[in-house]
Amino acid sequence: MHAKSLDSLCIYYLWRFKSNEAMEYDFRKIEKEWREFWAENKTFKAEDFSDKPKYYVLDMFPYPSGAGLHVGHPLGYIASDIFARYKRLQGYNVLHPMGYDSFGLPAEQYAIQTGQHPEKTTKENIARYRGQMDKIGFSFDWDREVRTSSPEYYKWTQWIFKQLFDCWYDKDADKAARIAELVATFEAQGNANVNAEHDFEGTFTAEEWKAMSEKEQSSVLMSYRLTYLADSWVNWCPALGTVLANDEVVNGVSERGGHPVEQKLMRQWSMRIKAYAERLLTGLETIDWTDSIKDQQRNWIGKSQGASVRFKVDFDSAQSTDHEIEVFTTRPDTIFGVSFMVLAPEHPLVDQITTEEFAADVAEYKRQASLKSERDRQSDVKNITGQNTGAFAVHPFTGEKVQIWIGDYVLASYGTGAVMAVPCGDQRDWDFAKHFGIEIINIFEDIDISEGAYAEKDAMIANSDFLNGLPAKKAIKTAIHEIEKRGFGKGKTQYRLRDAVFSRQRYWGEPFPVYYKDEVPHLVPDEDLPITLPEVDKYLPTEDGEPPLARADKSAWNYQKGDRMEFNTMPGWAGSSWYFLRYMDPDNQSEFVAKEKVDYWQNVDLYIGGSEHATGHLLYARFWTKFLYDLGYIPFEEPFQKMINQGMILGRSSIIYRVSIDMKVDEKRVDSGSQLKPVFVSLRRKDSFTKEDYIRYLSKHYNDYPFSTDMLIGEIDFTPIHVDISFVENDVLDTEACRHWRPEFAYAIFAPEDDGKFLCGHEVEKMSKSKYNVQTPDDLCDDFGADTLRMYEMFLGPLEQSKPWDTKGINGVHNFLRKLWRLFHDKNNEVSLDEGTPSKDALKTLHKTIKKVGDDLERFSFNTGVSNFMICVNELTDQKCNNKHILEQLTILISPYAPHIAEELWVRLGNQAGTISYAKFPEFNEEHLVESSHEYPISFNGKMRFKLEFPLDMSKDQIEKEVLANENAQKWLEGKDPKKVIVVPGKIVNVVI
RNA sequence: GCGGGUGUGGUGAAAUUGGUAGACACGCUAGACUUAGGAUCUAGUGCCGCGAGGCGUGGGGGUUCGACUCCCUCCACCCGCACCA
Repeated sequence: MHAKSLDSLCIYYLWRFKSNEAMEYDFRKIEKEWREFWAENKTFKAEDFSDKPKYYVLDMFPYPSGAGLHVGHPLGYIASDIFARYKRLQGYNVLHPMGYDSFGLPAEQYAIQTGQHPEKTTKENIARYRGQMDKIGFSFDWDREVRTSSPEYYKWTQWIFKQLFDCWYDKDADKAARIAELVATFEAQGNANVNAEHDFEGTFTAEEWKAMSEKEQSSVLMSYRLTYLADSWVNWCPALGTVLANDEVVNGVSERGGHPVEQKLMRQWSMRIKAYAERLLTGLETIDWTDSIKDQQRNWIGKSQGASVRFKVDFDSAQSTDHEIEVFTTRPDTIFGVSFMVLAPEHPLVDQITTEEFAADVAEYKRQASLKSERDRQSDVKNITGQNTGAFAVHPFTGEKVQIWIGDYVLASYGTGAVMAVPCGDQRDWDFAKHFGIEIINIFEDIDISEGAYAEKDAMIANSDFLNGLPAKKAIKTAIHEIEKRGFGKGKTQYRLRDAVFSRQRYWGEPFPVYYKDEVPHLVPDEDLPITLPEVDKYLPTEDGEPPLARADKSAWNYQKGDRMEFNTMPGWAGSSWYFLRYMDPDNQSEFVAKEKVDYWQNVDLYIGGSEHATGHLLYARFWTKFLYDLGYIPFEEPFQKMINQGMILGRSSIIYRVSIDMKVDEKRVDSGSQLKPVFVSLRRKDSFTKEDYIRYLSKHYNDYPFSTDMLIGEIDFTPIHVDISFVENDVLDTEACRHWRPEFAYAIFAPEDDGKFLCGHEVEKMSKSKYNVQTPDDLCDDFGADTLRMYEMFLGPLEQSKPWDTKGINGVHNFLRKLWRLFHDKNNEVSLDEGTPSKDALKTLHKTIKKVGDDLERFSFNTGVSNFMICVNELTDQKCNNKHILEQLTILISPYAPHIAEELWVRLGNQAGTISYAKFPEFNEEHLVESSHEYPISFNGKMRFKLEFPLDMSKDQIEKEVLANENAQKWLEGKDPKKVIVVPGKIVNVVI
């Protein structure tokens, strides 16, 4: 419109005014008014206690980044909002909150670059997010908003940390218990009979315990606490200056930024999540998540069952004696197939058992292995390396001596860092044995292992003493039984899940409620929480490599006991592991959540978010939930009962094609083709575009220069170039806008289609700034309205599927809402309703829609819901229906999807403002759909040929007779007798010829 | 390699228990009303064929009166895991 003259503007508005177009469905006015109404009246405030049943709908809360929301973010929020509104209509007391996961790296990186406090940028970003979300008309109860970075919130994150510190895992009771209980046990009987998840080595008596100093006792207890300080191998990312959790490292580089990660031994806080491995696994069976996410978690936890077996190191061969190598195996049934042992190069026994003869080689191998990064070791799988130690182990059953090797295919960090090698049953062992010429013993009956190992569990065991003739499954049990009986091992379950590192060397995160006295950590008492973030001069590590918090003066902290505070901060997942609980009671000053409130609200009924948090947030939140359950603070063990993972919305980039060909021209004029005005060719002309065409276009724009095809060298090629999608509509490029966009297009020559339009190609890819394909919801809200955006995002396809964003269809949805509006209004945009009895047809349309839309909501099929509304409005328009009863019901039905227009129409129908959100969801009455006859599709050999209408109460025989008598049927029978006629009453007739 | 998912017109898709494949929408074609349009209405639009008709849900096979739907097998793409003993 900006390009139009003043004159034309006047005519434009005159026309709009005259035709009343401007007054029709004025979404800008309607949506603004209703949003204000909802905010003022707190329409969506959830009551903490109610006679109504509760329903908790939660979205994964966003990290408020500087880029704002793009159209992919609201997809899940819209779906959950529709569902929340639906549940309100069904009479539920709905908890539907929103907040911000506002601690995190990007704000801190920005702070480092600009010196601005991350709190400032975080607040600005939150304001932007809030503004964007408000535009879409979500029914959030904003009074419950939480921000993980606010001290009122992280006070309780710190408090939960303290509870974890104050607990240990009692394996007998299979739950967390207070440390005081453990101390009492130690005082009474030492640690010998304590069955705990721990990493304390050795035993002590009650007397020995009592004799320990406070520092010694503290150190022992650390090995039992559910969060503990320990020197552990961590993923250190030098570029980010911090450690990362396993789930934050992907293929050996950091998930954020892709920086290299190395292993480093550091004193860090860790979470003893291992204690919950089994419950995290079994709990999956009680929740309604996708198999994909459950499998990812199962995989991450990595349970394997088998036996741990101790092999004695042979007395004569080893340098020192009395050593045992403990291995874990899932196939104890193959123990007679062991022909060597392999230790990880880092295994602590390596140096002690290596013979003099091999010492130099072993040292060299270890050195080389240590140089390889985790990543190299992972990618270099095919290259078989290893080194004999010269030592031998004694086979516990046969007493035979087997060689002990080291090899980097054995991981120090899994199991015991040592394996018993069974080359006949394990391909890696087989490869290793072949490569180094070690004996391969076959212990399977009638199995050929000359070409490779046999890893299946369906063979009979042979050559194995007491296991002979047993199938694998039985043999495993028998072997474990025998191993335990003879006392050199026992059945064991091993988990791949590691304890989670909980310290980050960053500024913008929760401070620990911990201070140190003589390097012994102490907890800050509850009454002094929260420990707030101190001010620092820079957000960088100190010169000594201490975390940024070490820059803070003692006086800058709001707590000053001991020698110093903890300088690390908590990781991003700390705050997000329990935020769903705080929404229930966001302002509570004395508890993280009141017991009565969590007893009422219980866990999240429906959780919607991306699947990318499968092994991070979703696992940690389950862990903390189980822990809080163990302590009796909350009444459930799983935080998120049902989860839906929305698909990613991909961008649709627009691409134009630049002619690329070398050209020889007069040096005075231009040196090469690249300095000529670029020529862009419309999509459909691309394939037929010739050198002559190119020359023609050039000549037209350089009147005075004699171009000819002789100057062209080689063949014409096209370079695809991304253009900003804001200049493109329905793949047609606004070439003038494009010229003004960037200098390189200013003098471009565009070769359009025959109709003068310039068509772009397109590419479906992730939305990104550099591809000029980012769509923000803001523009669409302004242009079409929030209701259109909401319905369109749903209309795009199934929620779980990832799909390209394409605004082409948005007009269709917008027009649908206009059509809906017209049902209620006459030509002058006055409300016009028939208050009489609805027609049979209208009732049928309505109830068909009630049924379908209701079913669609129940199975989260939001896209078909929109289609059904369209069908309904199309039918009612055809029927010229403006019946008040029908339209009122339809308005309620559509209100979860398009709440603004529904509110407006609701009032126009004569109802009280704001009451539609708590109206009653229309009840389906089958009576209106009852038909007396059915139009039967008549098929021949399964192919539908024509239709015939018969009464529904007509008998099968009668229908068969009628069908065969029909002249149309005679044609298809071609005079033959049908072999069989299938009549399915109310469905179909199939004639078999 | 293992696990999960997807595959249907020019496009996004629908088909809920095996029963009319392509609803709904975009786009496109023709027309009406208009004539500076993000408007409305009518008709058409899976492919091949003038037509009768034939073909058609990634490919091949099977079960069935009847298969997008169930079974076997192969292929392509996406996601996750990957020396886990």
